[in-house]
This record gives sequence, C-alpha cells and structure tokens, in this order.
Amino acid sequence: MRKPGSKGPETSRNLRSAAIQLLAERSYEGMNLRLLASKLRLQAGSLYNYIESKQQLLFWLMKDSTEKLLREFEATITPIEDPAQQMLKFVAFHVGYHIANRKEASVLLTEMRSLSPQNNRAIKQLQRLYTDKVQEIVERGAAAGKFRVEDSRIATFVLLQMLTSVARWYRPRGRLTVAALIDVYTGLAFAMLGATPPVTIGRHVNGATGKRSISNYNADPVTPSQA
Amino acid sequence: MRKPGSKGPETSRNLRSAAIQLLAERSYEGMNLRLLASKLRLQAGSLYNYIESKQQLLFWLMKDSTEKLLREFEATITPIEDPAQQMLKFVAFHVGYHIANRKEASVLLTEMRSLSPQNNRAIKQLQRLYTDKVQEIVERGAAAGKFRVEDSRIATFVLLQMLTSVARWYRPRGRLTVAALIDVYTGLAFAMLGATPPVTIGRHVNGATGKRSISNYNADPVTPSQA
Amino acid sequence: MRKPGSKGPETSRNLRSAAIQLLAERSYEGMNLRLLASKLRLQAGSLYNYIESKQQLLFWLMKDSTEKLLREFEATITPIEDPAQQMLKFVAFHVGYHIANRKEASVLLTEMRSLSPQNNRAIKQLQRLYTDKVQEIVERGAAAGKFRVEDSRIATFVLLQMLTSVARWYRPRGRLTVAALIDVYTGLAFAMLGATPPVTIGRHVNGATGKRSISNYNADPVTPSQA
Amino acid sequence: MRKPGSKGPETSRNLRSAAIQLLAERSYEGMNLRLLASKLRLQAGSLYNYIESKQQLLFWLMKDSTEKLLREFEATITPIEDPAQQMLKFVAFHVGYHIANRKEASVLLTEMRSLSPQNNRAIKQLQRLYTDKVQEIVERGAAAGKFRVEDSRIATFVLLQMLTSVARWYRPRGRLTVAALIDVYTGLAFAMLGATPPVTIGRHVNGATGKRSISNYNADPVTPSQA
DNA sequence: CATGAATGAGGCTTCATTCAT
DNA sequence: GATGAATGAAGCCTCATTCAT
Repeated sequence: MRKPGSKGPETSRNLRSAAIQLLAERSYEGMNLRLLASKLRLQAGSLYNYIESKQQLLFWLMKDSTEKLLREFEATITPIEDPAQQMLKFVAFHVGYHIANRKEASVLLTEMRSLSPQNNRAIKQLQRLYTDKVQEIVERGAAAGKFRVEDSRIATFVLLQMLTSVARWYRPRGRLTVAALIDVYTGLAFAMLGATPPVTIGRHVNGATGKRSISNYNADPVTPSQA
Repeated sequence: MRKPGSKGPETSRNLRSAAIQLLAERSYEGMNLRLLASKLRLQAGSLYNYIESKQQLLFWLMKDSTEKLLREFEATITPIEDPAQQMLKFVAFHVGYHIANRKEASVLLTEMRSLSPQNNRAIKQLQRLYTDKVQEIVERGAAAGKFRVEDSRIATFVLLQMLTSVARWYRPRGRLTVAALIDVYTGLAFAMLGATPPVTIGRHVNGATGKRSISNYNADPVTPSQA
Repeated sequence: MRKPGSKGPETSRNLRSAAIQLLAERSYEGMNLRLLASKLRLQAGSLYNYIESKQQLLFWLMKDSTEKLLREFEATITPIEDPAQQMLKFVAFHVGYHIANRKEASVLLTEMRSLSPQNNRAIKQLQRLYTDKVQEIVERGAAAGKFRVEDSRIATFVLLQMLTSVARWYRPRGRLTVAALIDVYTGLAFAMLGATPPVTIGRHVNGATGKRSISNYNADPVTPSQA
Repeated sequence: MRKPGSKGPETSRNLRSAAIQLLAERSYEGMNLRLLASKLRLQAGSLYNYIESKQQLLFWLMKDSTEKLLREFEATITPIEDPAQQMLKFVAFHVGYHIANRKEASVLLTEMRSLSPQNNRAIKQLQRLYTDKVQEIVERGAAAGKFRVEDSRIATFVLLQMLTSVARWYRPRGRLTVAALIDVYTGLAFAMLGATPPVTIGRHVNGATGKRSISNYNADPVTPSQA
C-alpha cells in the first residue's frame, strides 16, 4: 500500500557494496536478505526487484569482481614487456588490489563453496583465466632465465595463495603501510621464484633503514573498499 | 518402533572429527546438525546426548584445539634455550601443526565470527596466551641481538598470520612436501625478523639443488587430521 | 506455489481473541502456535508477522488486559467520593469484568508462571497498581469508620482473591445471573470488611424473596468475551 | 552399565509427592519427565519402572487423590446425623483438606484438561460421587427446613467452587490462620444456604473481637503437603 | 518500485518413550 | 531396577521467495 520513494537507481548502486559488506562479515549462509534489505531501507520482498535470487546475487558479485580484476590486470600488467618487471608490478597490483578491496576479495576466497555447482564451475573458469595470465609471466620469466621454477603451475598456485592471503588478515588500522607490505611480499615472491627483485627494496617491516621502496602503490590512506 | 543400539563411546570418538570436517567444508551456518548426525548414523535429536547446543559444540572444538596447540607448544618449544633455535623449531612446529591439522586450524581461523560474544572472548583469551609465547621468543631474540624488529607485537602478529595462512591453502595432493614448505616458511620468517636461519636450508620449493633441510618434520606422509 | 492473500488487518483483529481462547483452554505450554495459526487460517511461521515470539505474545496479552482493567477502574471507580459507595461499585465492576472477560482473566490468573522472570516482574508491577487502588478504598473506608479491618494490605489481598476467583468457575450456562452473583459477592465483601452494604441486597442465589438488587450490572445476557 | 543403588521402594514412595510438586508448579505440559526423574535421582528412562506413561501417572495421581478425599469424607462426615452439623464439619473438612493438600488440590483443579478423554471421564465420575454426597447434605438440610435453597444441584456446585478455590491462593506464609479461614468460609457457606452456623463463629479475618471459633482444625502450623 | 502478508521448507531443540546391557 | 543411547515426533522460529495491491 506504500510506494513512496521510488529510488531505484540509488538502491541499485548501494546494493553491491551492502551485499559485499554483509557477505564478508557473516558469510553467505550467515547473512540473510532481510538484513541486506534493511541496509537499503527496503522490505525483503522488494529486493527481488533487483535480484533474481540470493544465489544469483552471490554469483553476480563474484563474477563481477573477478572480471574487474581481470580487466585491471590486462590494463596494468599485460602491456609490460619484461617478465621480471611484470612480476614486480603484478605483486604490487595483486596485493594492492586485495587490500583495497579486502572484503570483496575475502568473499571471493570464502564463498566459492556456497555457489551452486554450476555457478561454481563458471567462476572457477574465470579465475583460471587470471591464473593462466600469471602463470604465463612465470613461464616467460623462467624461459628468459630470470626465474627458476620446477613446476610453473604449482609455483604460480603457491604464489597466488601467498599473495591473496593478505586479504584475510590485513587491517588498515595496523601500523603497517601498504607500501611496506608490498615490499615484503615482493621479496617473498621473488624468493619463491629463485630470483631477486629488479630493485632493492626497503625494509619497512621491522623498521630497518630501507631507503627506496619499489612499491609505487599509494601507500598513505588505504582506500577502504567498504566503510 | 524404536531401534536403539548403544554405541556411545564410538559415537563420542567420531563426533569431533565429523564436526570439524563439516565446519571446514561448509562453515558454521552452512552446516546443519542433521548432516552431522547422519555422518554419525544418528537422528539429529540424538546429538544432544553428546552436545549441549550447536554453539557449544563449536566452542568446545575451538577451545579444545587451541588448548592442544598450547600444550604442544609448551612441550616442544618452551624448553629450548636459544631464541633463534626456538624460532627455528617454532616455525616447523606451527606450520607442521597447521598442515597436519589443517581443517581444525581452518575452522579456528574462519569461525571466530560464529562464536557468541562471550565464547569469542574466551577463545581470544586463549589465543592471546599463544601469541604471547611467540612474542616472547621474538623479544628474547631481539634482546640477544639476533633479531631486528621494530615493534615486537606487530612483528609477531604478522609472522603468525603468515605462518597460519598455510592451513588455508595447503593440499596434501600437491607436489610440495611438508618439509619443503617448512623450509620456505622458515626462510620467510627469519627474513621478517631481519635474520638468517641458524642452518642453511634446502631449496625444496622450486627444485633448486638444496641439500640439507633444517626441517625434521616428518615429511613424507602428511598425516591428515581428518580424511 | 505461493498463495498469499493479504488480510493483515483482519488477522490482527482475530489474533488476540484466538490466543486468549487457546491459552484459557490449554495453558501456555499446552497450546501451540500451529494451533493458533490454523485458527487464523495461517501457517505457523506467518504468525511472526504479528508477534515476536510466543512468550512476547503472552506478555502482550497480559499487559494489555491488565492495563485495560486499570483504565476502566480509573474511569468507573476513582471518581466516586464515598468509600463505601466506591466499594459497592468496585465489587460490581470487578466481578462483572471478570465474568465478562472470564477467559482473559483466567489466563491472567493461571499463566503468571509461564512468563519469563522479567515479564513476570513487569506484570506484577502493573497488578500492584491495581491492588494499591483497591487498598486505598479499603483504607479510606477504615479511616472514615465505615470498614473495620486489621491489616488493610491483607484484607485487600483476600478480598481480591475472593472476587477474582469467580472467573475460574463461572459458566454463563448456569442459572445464576450475573446480577445475582454480584449481590452475593457484595455481601461477602462487606462482611469481610466488617460492614454492611449501603443498600439492602436481593437474595438471588438460592431464590429467597429478595426484592431489590444493588447491582446495576447488565444481568441478562452475559456477553461472553470469547465464544 | 551402572545399577548401583537399587532403592525401588524408596523411589516409589517419593514419586507421588515429587510428581505433585512439579505438576503444581509447572502444569502437565510444562513439566517433563527428566525433571521428575532428576528429583528422584534417576535417569528419565528409569521412571518407566514405576509408571506406564506420563498420562497414566497423571491419571493415577488424580484418581488416588480423589479417592482419598472420598474416603476421608466417608469417615468424617457421613456418620454425622444432623445436616447442619454435617455442613459445619464439611466446610472445615473441605477447606482444611484443600489447604493442607493445596498442591494436590490445585493439580486436581487445573489438570482435568490434560487428561485423555477417557481418563477425564473416569475422574469426573469419581468427583461426581463426592459432589453427590455434598448435595445430599444440602438436600437433607433443606428438607429439614434448616437450609433454604432453590436448586440444590446449583447451590452445591457454587458452594464447592467457593470452598475449593481456597486451594488456589492460600499461602501458609500469610497472617491468616487456617482456623480463621475456615470460620470465614463457614459463614459464607451458611449464608449461601440461607442459614446461620449452629454456633457463633469468631471474626478472625479483620481482627474483630470474635471469641469462639467453631473450627477445630489444627490451626497453628499448616502442614504443607509438599515442601 | 515498494509494501505487507503469505507460504513452505528447514533448522535447532525438547521430549516421551524404548531397550540392550 | 538402573543406565545410557537411541528414536521420532513435534515445537518454536527463521528465511527465501511470491504476489496482490
């Protein structure tokens, strides 16, 4: 009997971030649509003007996020020629992205199991595209004699796991700057690849007197993906 | 109309591992007691001969796991004198434990949010005891001039996050042996502490010709805590 | 697969009487929400569009009833000056109310024990307001030399118990008119207060030739609050 | 695996009072057999060595109580010749019994609705025997010109309701002695019968200067039927 | 677009009852 | 007689989802 504020577009815009927020906080099963609706100042039923189902919402979010990551990778990393330089940028990109979009990333990591089998396959396929791109860097680096890896598939997998895991625990309140973190992870990554980073990296972690940071990630105010 | 059949002790024994299995696979909210019961070939209500509530079950598992970890730390690490040696053993212990008890550890990491506020506080307190023990190693090492850290609290936190995250992704099917993993993490850990491991460590990761591994962790068959 | 059909207001209206009916017939524990729902032609879960919980429903009914009683007391009894006249009217009011709202009153009497401790306290407090008002009549009457009571608190308590108990057993099918009952109870009440009613009362009970009844309560068709 | 203390007879003895206690406190549906069992230091299942079912237990208690009341009536009241004297004794007996066995009586009053239809009929039949005995007193008194009642069936019913209701509210902690209560109720009863008690009764209620009490009920320490 | 009222399925939990030991 | 482990039914409550208005 009420249809006061028709604010479809605004609601549409808020839906994504509200959903990610809730999923990150409570997990797919732990979250419920009433909660999501109330964040959007809606009744639960009205959500169905925006989504098809809860499962579809999850799928859409994860697909969207993964595709965005892919697009940014293409724009930022693919154009670089040298595989070592690519790896350098990639670590900064991947870690930076996973920190800036911590909640989104955490949903991506955690909620694969909540996808329907079909949707699960679809997302895995998308993720595989990303993995393959990274694997290509590893392999080109190895071919160029810059990295030493035995099994590029495994090396890539472990590398990604390591870099990705930052999304699980990084909290912007800590004293650790993003730049420092990226430096650390850069060191680790190249170590795993049997190589050293193309430039000396600073020692931000435990405060040694590192001077130059390789990371050009905007360190200071970590842009929180969700407030 | 009733079909009893007393196998209390057996059920008791299976309960823990079945619960951890399910929690790791599906999360607290995503799992349901019917499922757990059916794993034990029980009706859902019969579970209440063993647990007080679903929440209490979660709490009990997490408390138990944390306390076991603490006990094993005391037995294995505390007696060692030299902080560098302690750290060496600690990395092997912590990583080894988190791989051998991967599912348990993953529950511990993921389900803090599913604990009631009160239970959450209790577990956090227990975990703090562990963190404090590690922090003590870091501080003694720093005092002895062996480690260089700026803020021992933060360094410890990051160190633990790094070592713990292994539980999230390690899969025994991979070609990575546990010994190799431990060597990698040992390297990373000492790097974070501005030091080098007391002995040369092998390069198992990417197949370089490492010779001697420092890890004496039983590498070959990773004992899975849950099948 | 869904068969909505919006009749919220109607359901809302029926809820109260249906609940009281069931509570009176079966007690709080003996009644179940499926039954209540089916009286309203609803699925059990749909009740939660109207109530917060079974306990809250009970509390709400009892609070509501008690407050209504209080309001009617204020409107009917408080304005009267003379305490004897007040008592006269009060007996008619209280007995009349408890007969007309027999089921409600019976719930109020029986289900105190089913309230949560907190809710129990809240209702007791409301009831105390009522008791205090009656006690004031007793005391003013005693002060005016019209009643003779030793302990006004106890006298009030016993008086109320006596008057209230009518709700437990009165059945409109009996040959007893409400007016007759009120006359009987008026006699008992004033006897307990060591006084005689301000006017001669009829003998309706056992059919003696009483002529004038003091009760102006609508005697003939006892309006049942719930059928 | 435990069968340590075989104390069947003792348990048998305690069963009745424990059950009445619980029924009075919580009602049939509100009480549960685990609670009853634990009062007897038994497991729930072991109760079935003593009872056939929960319903049967209720029936047995109510039947037993009613029969005991009947027997005591026969022993105490039936032998008396004069109906007025009978009534005098009866009021004291009935009120005294209902106070001394308050909880039992309250169960009898409240739990009729919890009996299965069949059991309900059986108890009603027993109660009818009691009612008939009282009705006979009333009728003999009326025939003797000592009572004036229009409809002896109704008069008896109302009389019993009034006398019985005492079990619902009497609390031994109050300042009211049982003797005083009996005097009050005696007055009320004879008033309802259009008669006066054979002896002057004291005014215990509101402390008027009553001298002789007719009640020979042991007034001082009200023996609680259940602790 | 939004709401409010509805559904049906399912989740946690309780409970009377049974029975091998 | 007693226990402990089991069952199956039922109870309260939540939730995704639907749809007339």
